[in-house]
Amino acid sequence: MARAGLSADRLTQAAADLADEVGFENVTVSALARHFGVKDASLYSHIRNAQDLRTRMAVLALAELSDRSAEAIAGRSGKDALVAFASAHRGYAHEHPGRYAAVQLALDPDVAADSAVRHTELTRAALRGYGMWDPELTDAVRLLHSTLHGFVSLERSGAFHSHPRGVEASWLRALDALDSVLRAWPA
Amino acid sequence: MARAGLSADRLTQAAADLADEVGFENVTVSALARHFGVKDASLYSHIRNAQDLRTRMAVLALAELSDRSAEAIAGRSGKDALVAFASAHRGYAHEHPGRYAAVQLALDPDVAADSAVRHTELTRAALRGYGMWDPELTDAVRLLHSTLHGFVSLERSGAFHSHPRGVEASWLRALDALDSVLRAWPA
DNA sequence: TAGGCTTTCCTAGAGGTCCTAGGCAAATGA
DNA sequence: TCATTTGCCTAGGACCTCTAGGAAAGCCTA
Repeated sequence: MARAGLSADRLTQAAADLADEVGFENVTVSALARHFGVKDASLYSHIRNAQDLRTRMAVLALAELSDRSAEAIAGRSGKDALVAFASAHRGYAHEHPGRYAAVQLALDPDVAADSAVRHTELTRAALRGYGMWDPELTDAVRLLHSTLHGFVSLERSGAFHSHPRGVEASWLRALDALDSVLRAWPA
Repeated sequence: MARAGLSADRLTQAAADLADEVGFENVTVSALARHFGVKDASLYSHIRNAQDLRTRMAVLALAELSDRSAEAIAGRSGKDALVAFASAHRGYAHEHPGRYAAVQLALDPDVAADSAVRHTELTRAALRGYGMWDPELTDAVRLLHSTLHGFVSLERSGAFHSHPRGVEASWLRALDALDSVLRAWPA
């Protein structure tokens, strides 16, 4: 019997692709095994259990998201950086809904800590042009994360579809609002 | 054999309580049946399937959340109303984490539409004091929802725990920011 | 190149969840 | 009182998770 050449990384990658296709909650060890033409028990040599697989997907997604963010804010500052950073997030969530869901649902503090720290650092970098320092900067980072995450996740859950007002216009308006509030941020 | 006196409403209520205790994702038809000392097949006379149960939980939670919001903004306007509305949301999410998770994850557009409309109307009412009209009001409602939902869900997922800055301070700062941005909202 | 070692994938199986079909008994009401 | 409706049952299939133990593939060394 020829080997399938599995590894934790290949499994994680395939699981993430599967999540983007069929939704994060439909990614099962069985489905992943089927995708590789292998029995589900075989996967347990590479991953500890289903939760481990989900955590690996979250770490992968957070790393990809950070890569995108870093590229987006490179050479930009102020509102340019803010808009680029926010758009990178929203774009990633739209292109990779399953991966984005993984980040939210499956972050195991111990394992995901490093990835999360990098992401936070990038967010602080994105706001550098506004000239803030701790603790105000932390407040601003939290507000930015909240607004971004909230908007994207509500948009994806269909909460904005009930109203005819275009989502894009609301998005731009939200970015304007964030920019003005950050510029006027009391020190 | 004595009957357990089940009904869709009792099941939904119990499922919601269970969700607050053990987490939304751990609420299963089997677990709910065990709670009533009944076989799981028996529940299918009252609910269509597991997804139906989750949707009912979401509708229940959204109704409760709307009740709280309505009470919070009654007799208030401007920043008072904003803070009361936001605090009602955050308080509900903290007291009822399982119910709050249900609202986000399990909203079936057809079934939940009525509850969602009421919730949106209340949000518009909360912002009445800022003197906005459509389409700007819709943008503002979406921004408020995004920020609230994002903050609360990131807070609950532990995303803010990595930093020593108190979450409460960041929350108050976020509300200040929202208020100032709403007061200056371009018409 | 033959033997041993490690890794990879297998079969077998236990236990859990979801859900359907069909049956009997309790509650309801004519 | 008896027929009808309703509520809960047993039985069972399909799928998922995960463990234990076995066999073969690939690698290493003598």
